[in-house]
Amino acid sequence: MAEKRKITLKDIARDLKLSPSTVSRALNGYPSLSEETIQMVKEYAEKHHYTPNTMAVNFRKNRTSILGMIVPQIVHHFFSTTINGALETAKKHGYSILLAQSYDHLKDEILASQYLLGMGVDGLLISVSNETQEADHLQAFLEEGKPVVQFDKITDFLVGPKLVVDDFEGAYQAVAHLIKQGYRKIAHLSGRMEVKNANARFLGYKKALEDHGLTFNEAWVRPCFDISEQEGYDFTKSLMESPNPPDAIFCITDLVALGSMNYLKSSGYQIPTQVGLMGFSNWMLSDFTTPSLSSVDQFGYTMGSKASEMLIDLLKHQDLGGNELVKLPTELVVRKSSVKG
Amino acid sequence: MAEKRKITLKDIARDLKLSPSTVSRALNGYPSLSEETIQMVKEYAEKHHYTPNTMAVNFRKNRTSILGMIVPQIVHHFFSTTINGALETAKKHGYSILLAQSYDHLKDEILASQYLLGMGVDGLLISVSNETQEADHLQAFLEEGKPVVQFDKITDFLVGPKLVVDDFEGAYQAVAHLIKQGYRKIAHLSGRMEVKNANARFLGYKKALEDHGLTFNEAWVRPCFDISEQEGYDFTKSLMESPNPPDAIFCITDLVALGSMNYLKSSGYQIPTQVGLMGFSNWMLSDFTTPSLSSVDQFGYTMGSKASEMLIDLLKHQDLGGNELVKLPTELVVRKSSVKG
DNA sequence: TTGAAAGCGCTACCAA
DNA sequence: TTGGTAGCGCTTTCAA
Repeated sequence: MAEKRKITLKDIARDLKLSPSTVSRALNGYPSLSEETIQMVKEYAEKHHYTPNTMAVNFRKNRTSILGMIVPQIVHHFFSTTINGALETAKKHGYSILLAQSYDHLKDEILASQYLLGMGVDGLLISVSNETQEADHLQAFLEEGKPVVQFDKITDFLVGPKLVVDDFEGAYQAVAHLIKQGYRKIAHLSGRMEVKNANARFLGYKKALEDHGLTFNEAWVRPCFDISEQEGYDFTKSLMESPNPPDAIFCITDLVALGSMNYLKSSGYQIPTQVGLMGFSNWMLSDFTTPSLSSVDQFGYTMGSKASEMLIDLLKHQDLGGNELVKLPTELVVRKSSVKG
Repeated sequence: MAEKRKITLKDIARDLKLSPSTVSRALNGYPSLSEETIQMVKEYAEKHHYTPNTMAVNFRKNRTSILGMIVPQIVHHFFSTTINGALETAKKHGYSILLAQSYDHLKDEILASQYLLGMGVDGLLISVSNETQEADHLQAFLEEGKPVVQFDKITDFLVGPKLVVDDFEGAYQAVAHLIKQGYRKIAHLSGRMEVKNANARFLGYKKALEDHGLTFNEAWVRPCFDISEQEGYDFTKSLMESPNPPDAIFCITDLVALGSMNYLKSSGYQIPTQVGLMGFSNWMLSDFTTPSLSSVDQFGYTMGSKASEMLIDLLKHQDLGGNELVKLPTELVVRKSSVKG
């Protein structure tokens, strides 16, 4: 491994007959230096391809300019979109991002947190797992003076800024749209009620029914545990085979809606004429199903970007942040599965 | 920001009336230390929640235990899968991964490389952009003694280990399958011929035709530039409207196949009876289209995991690696779009 | 406007 | 088996 030794500040200082401090100041744009010296140093550095030793700078300044980011699953399209947004914004401010996954398990989330903390990240972006009902592992960041910004899936067990889409409003609009299309018996494949955004979507669903004079029917709400395609299939089957089947289904996510769609199609139901269908998340793939799936866009890129911006802002101000909750708007994306025609 | 000062090696040494070196050795499991001392130090460290200062260790050892990883697009399912694999394997060996994207542009790839190099990564995992026809920016890593492992999309402009799926064989099998299903006029929406894996898929397509006694028809090959859905749509339209339309289409990726499928369906062609369709990549979504899309699985997780393993291995042996090319097998995934029935 | 020098926390070399 | 200590490259305080 040839590894030619890189030039250091001291080398420059020696060659230019200056002190290391002067060279450092010249390179970092300090005032109170003669224009002449600055020019000379900069030219020399340029010419000899000087790059500061990041590890030394980090060590000295006691920061890494690295943000940690924990999501349930990278491969989920929504999360890869948030990662994309976070990455771009971080880069713009000179930060990079170290990723970790929780697989929606608290155990893995704790491991990931400890890992990132150990790696010396300056702060954390996290979308908590479905199981997260305590936050000691996140509190550890705060105790080291490292801010934590939560996004999308949040927990109140940790004090800190939180960023979500307006799940209530998004669900409300989705269900209101179904009602406007003439559906009257609207079921909801929900998530776990203790998960905040799942709960908000459920409440938005319920409120939309009430506001439009429809009665809420407990039997039409089926909570998914894993938020899986299989659950979408199974619960839809059970709903449609019940004595009083719904004429539309609002699903907690597009994945669940796909399972639902599969059951409906394979059992000969016409979508959207016999049964209306609506997802949430607006996966890329919702455009390609037959019929195409109406959904609610969560603007993952914006959310990731915004979260990263909030974290960097806290870092700049040496602040851990308060309990502020930022809600981003959603957008109803109407496709064929919910338009009776 | 409360930031209670963390305990250091020196603190332990002072309190235990030992020297810092002894404490360091005890904690890092050096031999030639009395069991007693080791116990005492470990207990004390445990009790006072000592964690080594990563930045200091990195600085001292002149390494970060961080791998850089550059992919064209995180949000592409295949790449998020490779990231997942790389991440898990890296973690297992005590490495983390810093991500960057090239958006398939050389310009961005160069920026990303410089960025990661500046961040002090120990090595690089990269799937190069479609535009990469030189590799000075990657050579820079080698010059600093940092190994570079290429995966999936590779370039010969850089010496170093390369990991690909057997694109030739995957394409060959896909086309052979179409032929076995009775299709005789098989078109290919290819990629840019200067991109290695696109070229290999094209050659596999061609060889399969020849081996089965079908004549290769130049007019049935349409190279996509962006590998986009739109191109799939447009080229399929142009193929089907040509004097001698194909009866099956093998697409360079699933995304292109989706565009193709959209055109075929909207123009009233029956898939698979009138026209057979085959993708490549096996996106999650291929299962959900109507008809479901046959494809070739690339085992992204395995590839990411393997690439990361190769890189870490080089790091362990202080080696930059040679020009070895590892080919991973693909798997034909037969769904409805290619089975006449 | 510039220099001298301490020191961040850790590791590893040389001694004992 | 343990200690002493130099030094990684940089920033920053204090002094000139």
